[in-house]
Amino acid sequence: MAVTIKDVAKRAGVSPSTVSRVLSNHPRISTETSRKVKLIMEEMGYHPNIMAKSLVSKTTNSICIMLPKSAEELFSNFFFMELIRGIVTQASRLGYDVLISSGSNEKEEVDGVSRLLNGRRVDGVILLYSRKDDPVIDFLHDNGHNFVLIGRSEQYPDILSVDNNNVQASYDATKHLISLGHERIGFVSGPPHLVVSKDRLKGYLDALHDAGLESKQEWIVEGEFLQESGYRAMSFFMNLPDRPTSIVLIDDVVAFGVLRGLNELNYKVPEDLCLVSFNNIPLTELSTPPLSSIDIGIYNLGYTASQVLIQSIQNSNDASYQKRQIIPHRLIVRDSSMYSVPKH
Amino acid sequence: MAVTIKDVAKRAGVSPSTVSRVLSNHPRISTETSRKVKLIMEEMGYHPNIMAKSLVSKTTNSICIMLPKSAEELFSNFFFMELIRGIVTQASRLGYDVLISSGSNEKEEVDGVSRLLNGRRVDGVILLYSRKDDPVIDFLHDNGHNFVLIGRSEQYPDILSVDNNNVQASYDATKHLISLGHERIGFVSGPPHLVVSKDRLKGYLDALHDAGLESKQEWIVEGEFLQESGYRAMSFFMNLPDRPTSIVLIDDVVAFGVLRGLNELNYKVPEDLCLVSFNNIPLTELSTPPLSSIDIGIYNLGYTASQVLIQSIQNSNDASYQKRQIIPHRLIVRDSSMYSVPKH
DNA sequence: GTGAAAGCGCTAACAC
DNA sequence: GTGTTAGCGCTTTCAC
Repeated sequence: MAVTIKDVAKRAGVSPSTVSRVLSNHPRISTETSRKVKLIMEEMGYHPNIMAKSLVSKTTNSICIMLPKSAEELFSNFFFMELIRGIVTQASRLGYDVLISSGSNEKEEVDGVSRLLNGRRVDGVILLYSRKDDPVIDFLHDNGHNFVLIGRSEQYPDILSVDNNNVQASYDATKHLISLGHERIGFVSGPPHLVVSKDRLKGYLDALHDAGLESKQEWIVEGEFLQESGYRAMSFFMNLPDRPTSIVLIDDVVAFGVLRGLNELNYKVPEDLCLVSFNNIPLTELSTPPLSSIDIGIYNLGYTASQVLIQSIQNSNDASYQKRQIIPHRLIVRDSSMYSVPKH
Repeated sequence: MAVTIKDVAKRAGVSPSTVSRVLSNHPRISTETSRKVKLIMEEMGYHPNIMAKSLVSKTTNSICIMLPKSAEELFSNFFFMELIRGIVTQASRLGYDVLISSGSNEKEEVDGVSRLLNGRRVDGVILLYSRKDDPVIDFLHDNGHNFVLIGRSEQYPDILSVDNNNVQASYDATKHLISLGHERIGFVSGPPHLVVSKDRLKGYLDALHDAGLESKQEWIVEGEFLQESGYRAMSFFMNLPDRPTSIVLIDDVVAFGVLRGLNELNYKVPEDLCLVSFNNIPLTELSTPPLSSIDIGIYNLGYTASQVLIQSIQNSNDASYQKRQIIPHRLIVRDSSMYSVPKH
């Protein structure tokens, strides 16, 4: 049997409540008692029972992350691990534990989150992605739970969220290619039900429009966050009679797929095709050629999400803070886009 | 206020204990009562309070993962994310939640694990790495906690662990190069305090020895699990008067660093240098040339660790199961090692 | 098959 | 500044 607050109290010759007060650094406790009690705790190897504390305080000091049903199909592992690192780091700094949950379909996700939240095991949830018509968001929103979305919800513009300005980021990427003289620019998007895909598509189109450039439907391809998508998009583009001279890609991994395909067909990057992608994972500098990419501050996204969620948990009443946090992005130009189109 | 077991009991006209029995599918409960109570639970939106249950049952149905202090410095993110995916998948299947913890130094790690375990918040721990003289292992071992190590402990050979046969895996990789006619084979190791580094070094040396080949001290380089280490090792090797014609590398990411360096110096892989590394991350097939690598079944390591830990939690008494599980490895040969040394 | 009662380890009024 | 008391929501003997 573990040593409890009562055991400590008895040994110290004080009441359990005094011990409890020492534990929580209650102001009205004598330095003397506090010192003595702390000593005895140390001596007896006392450890507060977190569950018991939670039960009475009605707060768990933990938050939960929902992993998407099939992480490997949606995003690169790198993305999620970075996010998690950011979340966990900031959470521990604020004294919160992080629980990881996942479900193999949307129903399981809702059930899991419901069990954890309604069962009072966690105080809030971080959603790592934003998709259209997400029943998990509906559930969280309708039941007044604390949660923050990494990304953007179209349905609930007013919920707590941490996001990049993806429209602007994609605009920047496209603008970069335009400034190099490119006039035929393609776009490889992600799954259409993800908000991030839509935002980046919009930025791309806006940039073309503002520059007075043509946007052809056939220059836009949808796919997954997978190499295969890039590979397929590449072979589609390269067979076009009027093929693009450069592409903006939703994700580095997709760009790697394009790179591989181009390599097999003996095309040269950037001479035959310029590439700019998103996420700036470490391997972008290692590929041949190194890949231009938009750094979206993944760690920072996670870190901030953690921060915002815990803040909202701690003052559920006032909502003085920013509902929507934007993490800055930054275009990192590397060899894959260092080629100006010759004037004609 | 959330609806409790009492509320349900009152509404159903039964006692709280009956409701509790329905919840845990007690055998001696009438089908009729059970049906009725379940209906009312549904109606009232009842959710069992996990904390309260834990408090009395003295079991939390959750396990904890310790993230190494600086994941980014030690291993690739990919490795950890795969591990976590495996762990979380199997844990949820068995009805366990997974908590992620981390510390910025060994003391914080011990404190964190101690708080969680002694505070009765988790039932067991998975350690994601094995280093020499790890105080976390000491703590876990000395206090009789449930834990499993992914890797191997030199100090405690008898603890629960899930590992590859790293000696054999490294032997296989080296043998592969030998069979291609290589006689000067280098080895780029990881941090020397990690057991995995030692095991793989041993396999490499054994293979050389069994083949009657020379092993030179200068052909062995230690580093981190970072590209930079590979880069540095490469420039060291290539400046040797009697330089190796092939290298075994502790990790794919390190191999990428070598690849970049060779590229910059206009060396060709595999003609000038053959490479075989470990982990077989998805990008190994995308690099130029694609990288030969040992697939160590990362997901499987995590999955099995989860399984073994939960098993040990559930029957703390009997120890009929295997103390040490070995996950099979598999050499994937790609272009980076497809070059036989010309006979002389 | 079901109920009454005690108690898991802790906190928080309310006393003094 | 400290003790007393009640109770958080649940399980689990022990009755009947």
